[in-house]
Amino acid sequence: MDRFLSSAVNRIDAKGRVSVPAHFRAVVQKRGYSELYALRCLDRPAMDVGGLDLLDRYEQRIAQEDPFLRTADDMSFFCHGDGTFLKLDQDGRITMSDFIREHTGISAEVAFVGRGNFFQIWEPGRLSTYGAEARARLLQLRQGTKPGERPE
Amino acid sequence: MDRFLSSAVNRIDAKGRVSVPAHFRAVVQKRGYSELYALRCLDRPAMDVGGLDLLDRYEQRIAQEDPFLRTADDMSFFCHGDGTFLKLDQDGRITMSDFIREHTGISAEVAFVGRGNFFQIWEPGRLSTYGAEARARLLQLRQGTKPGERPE
DNA sequence: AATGTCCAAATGGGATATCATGGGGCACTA
DNA sequence: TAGTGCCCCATGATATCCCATTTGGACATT
Repeated sequence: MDRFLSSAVNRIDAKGRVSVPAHFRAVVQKRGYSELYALRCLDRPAMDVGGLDLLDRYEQRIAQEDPFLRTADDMSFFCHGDGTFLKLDQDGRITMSDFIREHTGISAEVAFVGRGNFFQIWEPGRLSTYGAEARARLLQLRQGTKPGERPE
Repeated sequence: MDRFLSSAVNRIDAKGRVSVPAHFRAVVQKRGYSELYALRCLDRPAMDVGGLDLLDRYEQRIAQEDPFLRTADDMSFFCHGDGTFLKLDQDGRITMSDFIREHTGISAEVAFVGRGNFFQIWEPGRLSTYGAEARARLLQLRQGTKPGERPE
C-alpha cells in the first residue's frame, strides 16, 4: 500500500524526538521522498506532512496568480513561511521543533493521522476534540440542517 | 533543498550582529549567491533578502508599468535606491544597520521567514500580526470557493 | 485458552557534530 | 581616539549518529 492510512500516537522522548509510525515510513520510502515537507494547517492546530510534491502543488497554484497581487504573496507567505522540512533520522524519528509545538500544542505525545497522499500531526487531545466536532457536523448535515451552515 | 523555507527568530548581539539560520545559508551557497541584497518591502515593515536575481523580479514588475507614468519612476527609485548589500561574515552573521532597523522596527530579535526564492526579515511581533492577517485572508478565499464544502 | 518464543517497532541514552551566540583583538577611518 | 567592520576563537545548546533496552503483537506450542 502506498497511501498514508490509519492513525497512531507515539511518545516524545527527552530530546524532543518521536518515532514516525513504521507504516508511514514505509510509504515515505516507497514514494521516494527524501525529505518531508510539513505545513501548518490554515485553520487547525495540526501540521500536514508530505513529500515535496505537496509543496510543488502549492507553488504551481501560486504561479497561476498575478505575482504582484496580494493573494499570491499571502499564499507564498503561507506555504513557504508556515512550512518547514522534517528530517527522518536513522531510526525513523523526527524532532518536534518549537515551530511545530507552537502551532499544534504538542508537548508530550504526537498523534499521526493518515490522509492518503499525506499525513497529519496532532496533539492527541485536540485531535479527538476536532474529530468529535467533525462527526457532529456530518451528522447535522444528514439530519437536514442547511448544508454549509456551521453548527454551534 | 534549494528553496528558502520555514521561519526562525534569532537574537541580535551587543555588536548588532545576528546569525542567518544555517539552512538559509546553505541555500545561499547552493544558489551561488556571492552577495545578498536586501530591499525594503513597499507595503510592509520587512526586508526582502536574496541574490541579485531578486532585482529581476522587481524590474519585471517595473516593465509592466507605463514608462511615462510616475509609478515606473518611483518603482525604479525604490528598488535601485532603497536597497542595501548584506555581507555574511565568517560565522554566517549579518549586521543589522539602522537602514534596516528603521524600516522594520527591529531592535533585539530578528525573525527570518523563507519565501521560496528569497527570504524576509521581520521584527518578530510585527511578523506574527501580519501572519495572522494573511492567514485570515486566505481562509476567506477558501470559504469563498464553495460554501459548506469540506475544506481541504 | 493459556503460555512461551520471536520479531519488529518504539523508546532511551551516551557520544559527537553542528549551530547560535558572546566576546577579544586588530586594522582602518572619521 | 573612539567607532566600525572584520577575523578568530570559546562556550553552551541543540541536533544527529549509533547502539542498547523495552514494548507489544503475531505465532506456535502445550
